[in-house]
Formats: sequence, structure tokens, C-alpha cells
Amino acid sequence: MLPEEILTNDHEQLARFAKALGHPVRVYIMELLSNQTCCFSGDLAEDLPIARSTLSQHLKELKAAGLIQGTIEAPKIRYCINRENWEKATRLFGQLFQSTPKINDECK
Amino acid sequence: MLPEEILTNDHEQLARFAKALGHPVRVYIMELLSNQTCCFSGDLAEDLPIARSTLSQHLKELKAAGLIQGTIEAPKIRYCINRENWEKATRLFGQLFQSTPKINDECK
DNA sequence: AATATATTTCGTATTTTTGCGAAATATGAA
DNA sequence: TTCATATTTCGCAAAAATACGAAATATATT
Repeated sequence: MLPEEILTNDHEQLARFAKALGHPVRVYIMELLSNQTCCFSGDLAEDLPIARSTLSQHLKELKAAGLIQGTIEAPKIRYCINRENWEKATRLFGQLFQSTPKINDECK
Repeated sequence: MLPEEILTNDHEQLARFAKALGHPVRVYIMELLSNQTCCFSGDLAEDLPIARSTLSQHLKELKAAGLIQGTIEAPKIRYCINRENWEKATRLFGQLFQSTPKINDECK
């Protein structure tokens, strides 16, 4: 038996996903990608008030967290959601938010 | 009419919540608080492998994001979830994750 | 008032994040 | 091969996050 870990892999994984979503631009991108299958970096760059290199970094971070993936469609790159991890994130966040905390008078 | 904002208040708010959840210790705390109504900082400090001052900072951050609130119960402090904002977070994350992205062959 | 307990704030150091423009890379078209 | 387009990486700077121990604060108890 392993020693009881307080901080589990799920905690770590959820924190990683949450951190990746911890910037409005990245929330915007994930929202977009979860509604319309894919998009090009250029389309985002036109809408968003940030430099292309900055956008690129945000995309990189989402990719590092496993939330998106890119496929070359020269000369562009098509970005899509990583369905498997998105579902994992859906499950983990869903778990966290599933239980409505009980009302507690001491805490007004 | 205001100019169409790309990054909305909801994006900002969700990012703020996500950022607050972007650390395993804070995920652990919120998970705990969403299951059992309240807890004391000391109880957390005993379980978690971090200094009390570090824990205090994490709690402060969760409080700043509006996810928890503390009430003095001297000499301890009882921390509880902020139900209103937790529900807001539940709604915002729920919205983000509600739509399962369509399968897309180009993105294997 | 003095003591003990619980927690936070302060000061500091290190690491990470965020952002930009310039330069580099990759690829299709001429 | 050269040119044009799309995107990323690099180099830098500024800001924020993370962590710790020591000191400060707050409050109940003696």
C-alpha cells in the first residue's frame, strides 16, 4: 500500500487544466473551440487585441496543458480541441462542482 | 451601443475563478469545502505538506477570488465556501463544458 | 495583565507568467 | 529558386505567483 496522498493526481490534473484556463484570452479560445470545431491562429489574431506572438504563447500553453492540438494546413495551422482531455476536464470540473455545499448558518 | 467586446466580463470572471483553482492545494481546499460545509485553517495545515504561512496565502487568494469566506471563531477562523460565487463558478464552468465538440476528421 | 493558541502579514528569494517586437521557420505559389 | 504568407521562437523586461521563516496580530483563558 502506498502512503495516503493528500494531493492526488486528480488534484494536480485539475489544477493544470484550471491554470491553463486562468486567462481570459485562453477562456475565449476554449469557448470558441468548444462551440465550433476548429479555428486558425490568424482568425483569433484578428479578433483579439494582442500581438500574434502573444497569442502564439497562449496557444502553446493550452497545447502544453493538453487542451488543444494543432494540425498544419499550410500555410496556416488549424487548432482544435483535444477531445479526450477536454472530456477529462469536463469530468474533473464536473466532479468538483457537482455537490452544492450545504447551507451553514455559522457562515452567514 | 457599446463597441462589441471580444473578451467579456464572463471571460474575465471565469478566468479569475480558474486561476484561483490553478494550484493543487487550492483545488484540494475547494473540494473539501464543497463536500463538508466548513473547515479551520489549522485542520488544513495538519494535512497539507506546506507551511502555515503558505497555506494562509492560498486561503487569501481563494478569498480574493471570492470563492471562500472566513468567520472568526476565536482563536480559530472558520472557512466556508462562498455559495453565491461558487454557484456562479458552477454556472460559468458548466456553460464552458456543456457543449461536446463535434468530431472533426481533419483534426484526427 | 499575562499567557497560550491560531492565524496572518512581512520581508525576501526564486520561479513563472505575461507581453512585446524582431528574427527565424515553414510552406505554398509564382 | 524566389517571394509571400502564417506562425512560432527568441530575447528581453516587467509583473505576478510561490514558498519559507520570523514577526506581528487577534482573541480566549488564566
